[in-house]
Amino acid sequence: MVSISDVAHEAHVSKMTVSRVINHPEQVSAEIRTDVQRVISQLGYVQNRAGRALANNRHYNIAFILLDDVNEIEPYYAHLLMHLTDSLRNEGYTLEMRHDRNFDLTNVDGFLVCGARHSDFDVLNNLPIPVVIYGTEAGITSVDIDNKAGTYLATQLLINRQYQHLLFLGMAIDEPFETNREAGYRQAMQEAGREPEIHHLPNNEQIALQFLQNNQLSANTGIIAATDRLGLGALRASRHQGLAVPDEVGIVGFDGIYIHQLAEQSLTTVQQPLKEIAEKMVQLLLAELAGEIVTSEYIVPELIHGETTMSKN
Amino acid sequence: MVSISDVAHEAHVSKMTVSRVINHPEQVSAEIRTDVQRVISQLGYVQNRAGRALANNRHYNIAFILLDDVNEIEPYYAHLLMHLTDSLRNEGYTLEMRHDRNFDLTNVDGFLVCGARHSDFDVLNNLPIPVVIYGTEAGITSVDIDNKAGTYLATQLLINRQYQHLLFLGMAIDEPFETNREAGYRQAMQEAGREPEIHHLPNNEQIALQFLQNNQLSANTGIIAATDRLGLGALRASRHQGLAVPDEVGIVGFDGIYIHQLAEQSLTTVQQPLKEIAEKMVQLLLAELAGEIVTSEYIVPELIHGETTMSKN
DNA sequence: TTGTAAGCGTTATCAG
DNA sequence: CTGATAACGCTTACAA
Repeated sequence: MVSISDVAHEAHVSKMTVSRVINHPEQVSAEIRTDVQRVISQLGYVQNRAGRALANNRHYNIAFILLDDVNEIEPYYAHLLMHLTDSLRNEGYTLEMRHDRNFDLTNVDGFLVCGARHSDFDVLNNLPIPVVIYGTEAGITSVDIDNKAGTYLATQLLINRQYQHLLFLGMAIDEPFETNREAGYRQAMQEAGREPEIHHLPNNEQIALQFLQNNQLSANTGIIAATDRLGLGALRASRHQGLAVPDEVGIVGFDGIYIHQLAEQSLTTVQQPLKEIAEKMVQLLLAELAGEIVTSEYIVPELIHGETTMSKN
Repeated sequence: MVSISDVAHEAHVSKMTVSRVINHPEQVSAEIRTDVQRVISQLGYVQNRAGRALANNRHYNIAFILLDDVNEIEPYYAHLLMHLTDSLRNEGYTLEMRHDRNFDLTNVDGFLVCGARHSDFDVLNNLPIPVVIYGTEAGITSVDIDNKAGTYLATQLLINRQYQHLLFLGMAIDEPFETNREAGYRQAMQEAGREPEIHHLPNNEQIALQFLQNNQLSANTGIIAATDRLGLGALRASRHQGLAVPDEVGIVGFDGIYIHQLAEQSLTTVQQPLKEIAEKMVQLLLAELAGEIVTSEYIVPELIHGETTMSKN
C-alpha cells in the first residue's frame, strides 16, 4: 500500500505538505499543490483511515444499529440503509452495520438507531457520542415522519372521495407512532364532524382479514389502516365480502415500501420519504459531531395514489 | 477513552503484557492474566481498532457491497445483511456497508459482493484483497444456492402431487441462476418422461398475470415459477380464471422471503437459506484472508410448503 | 508557504 | 514469562 511518505518522497516534499494538499489545500502554493496531486493519482494513493483516526481521535465511521428482530425486519429498512450509506459517503463517512444492543463505542463517532424500544432509551441517552434515532423520544435527537399528518391526509382523502363510513384500523401496541397515527385520524374526523370508529389489531394481514370477516363491512366504507399490512387485510376482507374496491370500499395504508405494490390492487398509501429521512438523520448527526445544538425533525409524508381509492371525479 | 497504557499502569505491568492478555492470553501467567483482566473490566477498557489496524496492517473490517439498484432491492437482502453482520461480528470483524462500484480498498480487508453484473467481474477478479460474491461466476470465490436443485425439488413436488400439465415460468434474462433454475425443471421433467413447457417473462407479477390471462390455463396444471413474483402472478391468474388453487392449479415460487407470506394464499416456495449462505460467505472470506485456498460452495435450498400446492394425501 | 518533531494506541520483535 | 523499543500512517503544534 502506498503511503503518504511515498507520495512525499516522489513529489520531493515533506509528508506534511502532502497532508495539507489533502486536508487544507488552500494552505499550499498552487504549483506544489498540483504537483502533489499529480503524484497522488499517479501512485494511486489513498488515505489510510486508521492512521488518520489515530491522529485525529476521529474514526469517520458511523454505526447504524438496527434493533428489530431479524424476522420482523420490514423491507423498507433496506432502503433506509441504502440512503444512509449514500448520505454518509457523501460526507466522507463510512457506515458500519450493527445488530445488537452492545452500543460498543469502538471505532465509531456516532450512532444512528432504528427500532429502539423504551428500554433502550436510558442507555442511548447516556452515551458519550452523538446519537440520532429514527422514531420519536423526548430527550434524544430524532428524525421521524409526522405520523399524525400522514393519517390526517389519508383521512381527508377518503372524506373528499365521499366515503361515508370511515374507520381506523390501528395497531395493538402502545407506541408513540401508533397513537400519533390515530390522532391524525381523530383530528380529521372531528374537523369533518364525523364520529370516529377505531379498532386495534396485531399488525398482520391475516388477522385483519379475519377480524373484518367477523364484522361485515357496509358499502361505502373508507378504511384508514395504520400500516400497509392492515390495509392489505382490509382489501382482502372487502373482496371476500363481495364489496368492490375502490367503488364501495376505499382503503389507505401506511408505510409505502413494497407491500402496497404487491397487493392484488396497488394500495393507496402514506409513503415514508426514506431518502429525506436518511439525509436528515445524517445531517443532524454530523451537526452534533461538530458541536452544534440540534433539535429533532419531523418530515411530512406523502400520499401515494393507488387503486384502492377512487380517483378525483 | 481509556487506553492500553492506562490499564498497564493500573495493573503495574507493561503495555505488552496487557496486549498479550488480550491477544495471546496463553502466553501470560495465570496470576497476572486474571489481574489484568480485572483491571480491564474495572476501567471499562476497549481496544482502539485504529491502533490495532495500524500495528497489524489489518482493519478487521469487511465491506459488503450491494450493487443492485435501490429500487430493485428485494427485502431478502436486508435479511442476508443481518446474518452477515452477525457472522462477521462472531469472528471479530465489522461490516461496512457499501453501495457503489468504486471498490475502494481503504479501511477494509475484504469484500462481500451481492448483485454483481458481468461487467463487474473483471474488476473483482483483479482486486488485491479477497472477494466472495453471492452468486456464481467462474474464477471468483462465491457462495450460491443450488438453483438447479431447487427447481428440481419444486418440479418433483408438483409431479408427486399429481399435477398433469407442468409449466415453467422463467425470467427473461441471461444469467446463470436463471438457466440453472430452468435446468432443474428440465431434468425433473425428463426423468419423469414429461415434455417441458417453458415461458420467459420479466420478473413482475403484473406481467405474469397478464401473460397467463392471454393463455388460458387448463385445470390440473402445475406451475414452477422462477421467482415468487412470478408465482404470485400465476396465483392471481389462476384465481381470475376461476381455477381453484391448489386443487386445480399448483404453484411453487422461488426465493422465500416475504412475498410468499403476503400472497393471498401463502405460496409454496423454494427458500434461500440466508443464514447458512451468510455464514458460508464469511467463512470463505476469512479463510482466504488467512491465506487458504478455497473453493466456491453451493447450498441446497429447502421447500417451504404453503397453500398453493396440495398436501400429501 | 513549508518543514520538523512528537504523538495518537497498538503490536511484532527481540532481549532479558 | 515479561518488558523495552520501534514501527504502523497520519496530523497537530510549532519552528523556520
